Amino acid sequence: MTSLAEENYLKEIYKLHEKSGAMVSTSALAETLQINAASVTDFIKKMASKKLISYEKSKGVMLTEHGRSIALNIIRKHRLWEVWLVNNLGFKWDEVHEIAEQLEHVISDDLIEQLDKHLGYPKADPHGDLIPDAKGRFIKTSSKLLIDCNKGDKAKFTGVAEHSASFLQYLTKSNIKLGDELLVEAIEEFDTSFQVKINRKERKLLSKDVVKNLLVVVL
Amino acid sequence: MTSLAEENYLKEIYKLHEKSGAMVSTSALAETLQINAASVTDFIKKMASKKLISYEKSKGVMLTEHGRSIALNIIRKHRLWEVWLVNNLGFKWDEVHEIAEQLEHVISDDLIEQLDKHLGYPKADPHGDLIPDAKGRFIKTSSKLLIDCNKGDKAKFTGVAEHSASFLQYLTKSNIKLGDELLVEAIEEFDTSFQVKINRKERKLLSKDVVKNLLVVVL
DNA sequence: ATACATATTTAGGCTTACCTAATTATATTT
DNA sequence: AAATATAATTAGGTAAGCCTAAATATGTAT
Repeated sequence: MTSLAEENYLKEIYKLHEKSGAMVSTSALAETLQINAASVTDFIKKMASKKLISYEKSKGVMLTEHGRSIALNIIRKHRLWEVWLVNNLGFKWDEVHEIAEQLEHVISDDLIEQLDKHLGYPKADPHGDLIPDAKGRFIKTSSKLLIDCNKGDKAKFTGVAEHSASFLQYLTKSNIKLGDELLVEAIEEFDTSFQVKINRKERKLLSKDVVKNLLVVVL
Repeated sequence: MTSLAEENYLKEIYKLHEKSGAMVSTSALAETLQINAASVTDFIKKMASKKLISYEKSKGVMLTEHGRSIALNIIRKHRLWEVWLVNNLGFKWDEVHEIAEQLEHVISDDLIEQLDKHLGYPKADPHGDLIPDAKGRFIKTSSKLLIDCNKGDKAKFTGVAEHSASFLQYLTKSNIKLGDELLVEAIEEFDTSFQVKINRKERKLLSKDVVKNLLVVVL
């Protein structure tokens, strides 16, 4: 029904829209998909004619309800597989993305339901990204970036806003894990670096590039 | 490196060769792959030029060592995924084939090694088909068809020679499972039906179509 | 050996999903 | 407002993997 290419376009359109809140441009899509912009224009016209997206020439694309529901299903599968890879197969959180990129396209509703059950109906993947249910619904949370916290705030680390292996490996190396309690002891105005106390024990200095990519829930 | 289509051709060539012991014909391949014979001719020429198979015009194809090793790797993955689907996700042995057909093409040596470990290095899949190791080696066994056994033989049911869902469901319904002990009490010459005693308890009549598809190891 | 049937190959075409180069829109600077 | 830069589209083309119809082998029966 939906081709591999279409699934990937839908997923990336969804993610780009989440980030910007706006229509998704041809060039942005071309960049993340690593596909020539001319090819993208071509392809989105076909997707629009299939009502997977709405397309305004030279302005960009948005998902239709139908396209959005397919996108969320792919994202659901991707994140469930990531949970399995980390929790059951022993992979590290920086090792699972590419494998999940393949597994997410396996088609079987039964399989996904059984996998979800097998994993204990997880609400988030190993990076803290929320897992939509079979109908595309997310649980609500109130997370924000650590960089938007104030001195004195106590917060729980719940997710990352940057998924590169190098960032994930930096966190691992620094012994910062999902669920950790972060107390903002000081903020250096000059470079926006944060001094935080982790789990009431270790004190660490985190650069702006780090704190702008940590999602937390203020306690 | 190897495309999805190539992987499927290699796998089916391997399986057809296992059955017949001879070169694999264009039409046999076309039949199992559900692809037009003309397309098959076309494709096998390309595969031959890539040294995946050897091709004798109008006579058929055989796997090269390279092609064989890829085929065995796909079969290994297929069977490991089937074990996982049955043992860990709760699927029935007649439900896993199509899902495994998709999963077998996921590419990650790490994933397969971890999966193998996670499953406890199984030697056979849920249908009793042997799982080759990462180098394409099988353990040796001495199984034969129940139909080739004699009256009085006691044997262990170790695999099926027919994988259709209807045959598997027939066995399930008849409460005949891998590992069961089968004692051949009588063979009816007229229709080659077998009267067997299962696990020293239940007595059952099995038709020729059944006994010719049960693999056993004589005890 | 000839005729017939079946299997295989050749020739020409199609769709999907990409590409490059050239053109046209849109946005930004002067 | 004009000039320039950037983004998007159009036009034409390619490779993979399939198709149908026609031609040619191969195998079998008379």
